[in-house]
Amino acid sequence: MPVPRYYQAKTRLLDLLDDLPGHTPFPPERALSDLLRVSRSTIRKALDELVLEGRLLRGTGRQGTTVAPPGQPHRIALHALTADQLPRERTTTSTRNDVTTVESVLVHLDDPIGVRQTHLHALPGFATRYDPGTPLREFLATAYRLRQSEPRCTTALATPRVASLLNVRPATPLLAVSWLGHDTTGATRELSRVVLRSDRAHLTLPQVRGDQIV
Amino acid sequence: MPVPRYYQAKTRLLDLLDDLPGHTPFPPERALSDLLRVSRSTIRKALDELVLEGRLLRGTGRQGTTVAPPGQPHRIALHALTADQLPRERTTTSTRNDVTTVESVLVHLDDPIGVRQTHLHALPGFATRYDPGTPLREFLATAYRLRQSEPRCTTALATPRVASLLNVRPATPLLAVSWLGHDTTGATRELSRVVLRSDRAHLTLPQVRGDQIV
DNA sequence: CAGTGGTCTAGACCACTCT
DNA sequence: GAGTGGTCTAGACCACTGG
Repeated sequence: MPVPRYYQAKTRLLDLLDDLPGHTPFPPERALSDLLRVSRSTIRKALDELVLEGRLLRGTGRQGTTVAPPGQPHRIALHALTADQLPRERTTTSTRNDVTTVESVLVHLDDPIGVRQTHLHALPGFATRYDPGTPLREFLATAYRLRQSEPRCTTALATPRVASLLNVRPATPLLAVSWLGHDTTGATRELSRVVLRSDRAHLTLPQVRGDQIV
Repeated sequence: MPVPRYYQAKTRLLDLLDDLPGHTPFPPERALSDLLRVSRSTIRKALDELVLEGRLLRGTGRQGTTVAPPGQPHRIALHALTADQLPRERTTTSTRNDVTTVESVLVHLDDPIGVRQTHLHALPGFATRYDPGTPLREFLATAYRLRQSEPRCTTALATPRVASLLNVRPATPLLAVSWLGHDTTGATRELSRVVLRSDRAHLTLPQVRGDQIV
């Protein structure tokens, strides 16, 4: 089997897709199965990839599958992300074993676009001193003198918890940015990670040559 | 069905996994299917996610599934990526309709870790003037005065072509960095994109406050 | 050759949503 | 209630790899 059937099916579905405007209802899986003469499982494997690529949206029940509108993803500056300068909601704080976790849902135009989870270790009085309405990064820098390490960027799969917060399916690939915070002695006090829905948010990066921004 | 069986299976497989050192052979799918009392399809869905998360490696034939060694991914500075200062091989150049495409495979320790594709439009004499052994970015800056726009970072799924170059399966999620190049009149002349295997390479990002690197 | 992962099928049941 | 996507099963065939 040189080229798998699900990939042939994906190619044919892409042809259908290209002619359709956003929000158009897409044929049900069972209809596509009959149309392309392959089993529903095979059709689903093709549809799965198209959904991951942001070409299709799947709803539950009678909502069915629809063509995703081409909408441009929101551009987020790295600095806004790490400095916690984005609108957010549902910020929750919990403490266990001397580790405090702060979790926020980042929003854009009322849509959840990302989740930030910050783990803090041995910061006396944090829970009482921190006002969840203010930027966390600034508070950590001024109140505890935390210095931020070089952020790192990679991909991650949505955990069930993150998936429910972002309205995506578990194991959806996300863009991940993480960094550490060190106190004045150099000890690590902060571990932060932001995951972003890459279909809704891209990261814009400062370009640097030597030690200058160009 | 509150929590799917494949996810329960995944959790149990993670328990098995955590005790095993790298390169250990993992039980075959059919054995796991018997062990956990679920069908092989369900086991495969769980294994698929573990492979995507970089915890397992799958080989063909008798090679079977093995535990992925924890090996730290290579850290790549954004500047090294955009300035084309990484080891690469198999650089190919092709021209069609006034658009020249330069494709390189980025390597680290003899492993392919990424692919860069640069599309150039209307740059007279490029094919004859460019030496594929030298950094492309520098050449474009000096020979054609191209200025680079802010790079953008997102995720992408491996196309069949990229998948074969990087030894991953099609539709594997990858880290993508793209940027444009403009000439002195402001016209767009360059469109570049690098995709990275995020299991082998992370991106380290300069942290900027205002216009200073901190 | 035996066993592995990769693909594919036909069928089933469920939770959900719209009418 | 009808139809949708989400999950799950049991079985099958294939290409590939190692002993």
